[in-house]
Amino acid sequence: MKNVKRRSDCPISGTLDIVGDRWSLLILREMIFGGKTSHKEFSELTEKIATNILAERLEWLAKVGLIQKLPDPNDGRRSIYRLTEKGVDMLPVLLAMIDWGMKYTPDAQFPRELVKQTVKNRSKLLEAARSL
Amino acid sequence: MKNVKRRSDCPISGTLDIVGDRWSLLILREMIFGGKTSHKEFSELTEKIATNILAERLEWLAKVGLIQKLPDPNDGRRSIYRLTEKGVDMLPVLLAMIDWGMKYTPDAQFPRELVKQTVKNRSKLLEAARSL
DNA sequence: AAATATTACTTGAAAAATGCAAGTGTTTTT
DNA sequence: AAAAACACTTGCATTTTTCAAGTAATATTT
Repeated sequence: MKNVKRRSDCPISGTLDIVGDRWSLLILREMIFGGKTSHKEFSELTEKIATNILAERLEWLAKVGLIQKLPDPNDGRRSIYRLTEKGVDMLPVLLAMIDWGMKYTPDAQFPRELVKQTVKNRSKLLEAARSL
Repeated sequence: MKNVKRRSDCPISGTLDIVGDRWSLLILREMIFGGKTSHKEFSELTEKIATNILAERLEWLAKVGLIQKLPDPNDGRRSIYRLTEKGVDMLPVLLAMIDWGMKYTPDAQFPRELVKQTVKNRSKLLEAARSL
C-alpha cells in the first residue's frame, strides 16, 4: 500500500495529497450524504469506479484515518466502512464543491434538502464517528 | 488539448472533473493567495510542478474558463494569467481545504493573516476579474 | 446437503496522466 | 552581437487509472 507523500507543508496540498485522487472525495460523498457503507454500494455509483481502484481507495482512506473498516456482524462476506471524525470533517470541502459545481457545471444536480439535512445531522455523524 | 469529460451530473464530481487533478488547485492557490501571474512564478513553487505539466494545466484552466491568458504588455516573452470570476469562486473550496489541512496534516502552515486578507479582498479580486 | 448467487476482492494487460531531462524559439538584457 | 531569461516542447520513463476476467469466502436457494 502506498504511503502518504507530502509535496509541501501547505495545508491545501496536504489535503490534496490525501484525497486529491479521482475517487476519494466521491466515496466520502456517498458515505456522508448517502450513508453508504459497503464495497458493493460504492461499486454501484453512477460514476462507475473500477472494483480494484475502489478496494485500493477504501484501504487508503482507512489507512489515513478518514474511515474505519469493520466486519459486518450480519454478513460475513461484507465489511462495513464507517466515517471517522476526520472523514466527517471533509464535509465543508464537499459543500464548497457543491456550491461551485452548482454554479458552474451544466446540468449539475444535488438535492438541496439532502444538503440541509446532512449539515443539520453533522453532529450526529460526528457522534457516531466518535463512538467507534 | 483534453476535453471536459463529466462522470455524472453531480456538482462534486463536476468540480473534480475540472480541478481534480494533481495541480490545478495549487495553481489557483498561487493566483488567489499569492497574486502570481506567470509561468515562471508557478514553476518556482515549493511543490515543483514539471514545466510541461504546468503549461498543460494553464492551457486547461484557461480553456475551462477559470483563468484568462493575456500577453504581458511590458515583456513580450511573458504571458499573464488572470483569474476570472469562475476562478475566484474556487476560493471557498481552498479555504475549506486549508481548514481541514491545518487540522489534520502534520506541520501544516498557512499564514492566517493571508487568509484574512484574501477573504477580505475577495470582492477586489472579483472586480478585477469582471473588468477583463 | 448441494448448487447457485453474492460480496469483496485480485490479476494482468492496456491506456492515460505525470514526471524528468534536455532541447527550441522568441524576446530582453548586457 | 552575445548572453540570459522566459515560455514552452519533445521524447522517454514511471506511476496511476481503467478494463475485463477470475477467485475465494460466505450466504442463500433448492
